[in-house]
Parts: sequence; structure tokens; C-alpha cells
Amino acid sequence: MANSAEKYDVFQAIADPTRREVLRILTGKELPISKITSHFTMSRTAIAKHLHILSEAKLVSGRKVGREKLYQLQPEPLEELKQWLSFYEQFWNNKLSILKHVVESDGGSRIHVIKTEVEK
Amino acid sequence: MANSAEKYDVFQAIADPTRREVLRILTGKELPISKITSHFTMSRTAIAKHLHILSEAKLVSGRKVGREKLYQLQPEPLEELKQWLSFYEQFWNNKLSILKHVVESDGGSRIHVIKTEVEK
DNA sequence: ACAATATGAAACCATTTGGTTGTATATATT
DNA sequence: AATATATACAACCAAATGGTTTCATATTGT
Repeated sequence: MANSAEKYDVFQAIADPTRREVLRILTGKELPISKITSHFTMSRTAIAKHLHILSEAKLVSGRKVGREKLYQLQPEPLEELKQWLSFYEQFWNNKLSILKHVVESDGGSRIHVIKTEVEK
Repeated sequence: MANSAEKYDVFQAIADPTRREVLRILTGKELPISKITSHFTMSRTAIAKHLHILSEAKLVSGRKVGREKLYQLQPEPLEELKQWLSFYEQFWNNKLSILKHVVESDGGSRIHVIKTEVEK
């Protein structure tokens, strides 16, 4: 199923509720397929396929340890999603509210933002 | 195709590249189906279906004006996506990367960020 | 060595998806 | 009134998706 042509991107990978649930389950822990499967009613094979898709999208990585394959969350590709989102944020938010959030949630520093026009 | 049972959620709606492109085209403007279609090689019917899906996910709204149906971006449901994302942010997060997007996605201005430490 | 466990992989299947074409209907335009 | 335009809707289709079952293989544990 996993073709080298990277058939699945992040957008497709997270479109499926089962796969989102798998990601949630993997937050923090590194788990073998069987343990992940135990959270669902569907078969191990089905979950393995979902893991392949998530793996293609680089949202998880698997390492084989003994007879188990341990899967781990790899959240970096979500950055792409975040960037995509940020483009639309200005339409329901105000761009500066993003900055506001950063400032407010920043524990140990103060952030100053100066916006200046740039000539054509 | 469009069942009242809301078959499509935001995650599924944005999974398709054509639909993401439609959203991008609709940023700012309100456009009739035919105008939207002119950006693609596929048929108007195909685009109409995509618009139905986007409509189910409440990412666009359409109003009929004369013989045209004008569609408009409705970005609010993307908030759900943002919230979903925020849960995973802590796992790769470098807070300043948020600022980086703001800077990079800003067309006509330059943003300077000065971060200074604050005494405990 | 043998049985149990964990995964991999192939074959198969029903449904969904993403597209098409064809026809009908409503609204402008001349 | 007749024609052109814009959309709606139904039927159809191939390919993708999300699942299953079955069998093979590698690794433990006794």
C-alpha cells in the first residue's frame, strides 16, 4: 500500500477519524501496533494500514524492536497544516490576535512587534 | 449528494486539493460557480459538487442572486481545526515559529520582532 | 524444539469519492 | 417571443478507501 510516491499528505492523513484517534493515542507514548489496536473494535490489519498512511504523511514513525513495531508520534508535518490555516486566520480573526496569543502565553519574555510598510 | 445528516466535516472538506483551491479562490471575493470553475480544467458540475461538500462543512455559503449562485468563504469552521492543532503544538512547538508565519504571510509590510527577557 | 505472539502481506469486497454526460429549469437579453 | 446563460439534478463510471480474512514469517517464552 505504501508507495514511494507519497500518496498521502497531511491533509488526507488527518481526514479520517480513526487516524486522528491513533495520533491522539500516540501522544507521549511509543506503542506497538497491538496496543494501539486494543483501543478500537476493528482488526489489527486495519490499524496497521492506517499506520502506514500516517507513516507516509510522516505523522508517525515506526521502529522495530524485537518482534514488535513501535510507533511514535511525529507532529512536525502538522506545521504545514498550521501554515495553511494561518492564511485564513485573518478572515475570522485579526492577524494581531495571533501575536497577542504569543505574547500572553509567553512565560519569561516580552515581545515587541513593529510593523513597517515596505516600498514597492 | 448533500444529505442533511452532515456527511462532511471540516477535516474531510479540506482533504481534497481542489476544494482547498476553491477556498483560496474565494478569499475576499464572492463568486458565482461559473467564475470559480474557470480556474479549473474540470467541469462545472464537478466544482458544484465540491461546493456542496464545502457548504456541508459550512466553509462556504451560497446565496442565489438572479440566475447565479454566489459563493462566499466562511472560515469560522477552521477554528475547529485550529483547536485540534493546538493540542499537538506543544509537541513540536517553538513558539516563535508562529511569528515566523505571520511575517512570511504578510504581503506588503515588514515585521520586526524584538524579544527581550523580563525579570522574574 | 515447540507453541505462542506480533507483525507483514496478499487477496478480496462494499462503499465512497471524484469525475463525467445528459437533461431540465429558471433567469436574462435581444 | 425566442435565445442564451447559469445552475440543478440524475444517472453513470472508474478508481480510491476502509475494511475483512487468510496465510506467511520472525521472535519470544517454556
